[in-house]
Amino acid sequence: MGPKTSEIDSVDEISIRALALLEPEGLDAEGQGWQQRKSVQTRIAILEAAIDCLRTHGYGRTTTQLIAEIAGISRGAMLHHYATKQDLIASVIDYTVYKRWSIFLEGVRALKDPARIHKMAGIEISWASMQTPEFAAYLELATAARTDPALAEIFLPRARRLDQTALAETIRAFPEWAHDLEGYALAMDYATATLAGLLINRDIWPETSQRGVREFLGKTIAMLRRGELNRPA
Amino acid sequence: MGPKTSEIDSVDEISIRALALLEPEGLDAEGQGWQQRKSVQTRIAILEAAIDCLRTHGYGRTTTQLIAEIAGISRGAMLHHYATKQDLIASVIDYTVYKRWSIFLEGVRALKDPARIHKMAGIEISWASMQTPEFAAYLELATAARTDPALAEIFLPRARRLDQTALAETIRAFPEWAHDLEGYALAMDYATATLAGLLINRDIWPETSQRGVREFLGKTIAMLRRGELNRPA
DNA sequence: CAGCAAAAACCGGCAAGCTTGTTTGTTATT
DNA sequence: AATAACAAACAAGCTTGCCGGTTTTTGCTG
Repeated sequence: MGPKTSEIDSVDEISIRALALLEPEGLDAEGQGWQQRKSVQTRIAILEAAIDCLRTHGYGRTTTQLIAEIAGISRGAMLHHYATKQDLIASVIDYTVYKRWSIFLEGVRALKDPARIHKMAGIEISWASMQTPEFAAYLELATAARTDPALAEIFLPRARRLDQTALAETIRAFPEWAHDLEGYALAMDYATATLAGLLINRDIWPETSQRGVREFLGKTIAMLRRGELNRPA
Repeated sequence: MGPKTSEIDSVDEISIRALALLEPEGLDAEGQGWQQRKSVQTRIAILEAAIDCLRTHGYGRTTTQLIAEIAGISRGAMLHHYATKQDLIASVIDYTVYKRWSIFLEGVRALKDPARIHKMAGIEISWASMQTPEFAAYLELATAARTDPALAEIFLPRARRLDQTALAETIRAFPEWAHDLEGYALAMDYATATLAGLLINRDIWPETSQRGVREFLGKTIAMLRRGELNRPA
């Protein structure tokens, strides 16, 4: 707890700095007047409503009308803050990614123990950060972007940039991976892919199967970190 | 090639029998009159058009108008064969699952060599069967079903049943897994989840990362088959 | 075998509902 | 007074399901 320059504290600082790079714009005007604060508050309410709408109704059925209703304001008022649907979605992307990694780094920070490099702590935290409404909304956008050119145009550039930034920053919270950036990227992509696939089949596969996959993934990542699977078969 | 009751030939027969259990109904009326055959032909054209529409435009933008246009018939004619959109989608589900496992088992059959149990043959075949337009359409429906109650109502029961049937039948094509049904289910779910997650991030992650995940998955499955990862860590 | 009615396949048009973006107007803040 | 936040109404476009009408195939009958 002391202000020593121990490794634990530096991980804290690094986490915060990593988040700063992902922080969305237009939502941090807290030092302004009353109107500004009200505006930010309304805008966040709209984003939360959009997230809720995306994860429950999907991108195709997410209408501006519904978002406004959930947010508790009129549709006209919403279109004052976000002139077009694309503007709103763009903000939703930045917002969800920020919250996703915010939760992830928060979980990492909570592990004030070098033992976090053992077991499947990373997987559990990653899994936790992927079970949030924010990630559900992000996943919805990611899947919709694959078939919607208009959405892909605003989603893909952001997703690629944010993904790269998150990878480069979050590794700083795992000193044990520092010597193996490539391995960290592989582990992250691997875990993300498997968990995303698990999320898609959540309603199809029995719960026991899902847990089995998750536990096995944890073992796999642990072996990968120990380098036992890097050598050619 | 001889009609001996060798293991290879029995695998062939088993594959064919497994497919028979998944075969969709209403498309095998080939012994009937000219009208019946024409009807089946048109119906298949509609299903193929729907698949093409689903994988390129997504479920949300798949309209009956567009399907009819791609199929080359009028919208009224299509609604004659499939009275409602739900009827059509229900047939698309059965059809895509059948073709998916058809391709999978075809690939397994092509491996007339016990060496298929080594390396990552299973993963490559599974990966190949997941890169078809049919699976893209199925994945589109699976993701859409998570947020569309009307679609979920007709998709989930079919998906669960077909998934269970496919698992129980395809294992018969892998005698080396016969002693470990649970392990086979885990391997199948694990590979499917990871590859599905990979498919979702196809446009976001660089190609090299995707190949890395795929190769690593192959090693993982191979180890799982050898039982090296089954023991508690 | 010729003819005819029933059935199936197919086509185009219509109303109802929904969504998006714009426009006009009202209230509150600076 | 000027600007920002908010609200309501409107036009244009699209999608679905339904309906009437046309052509082709089938089967029955004299």
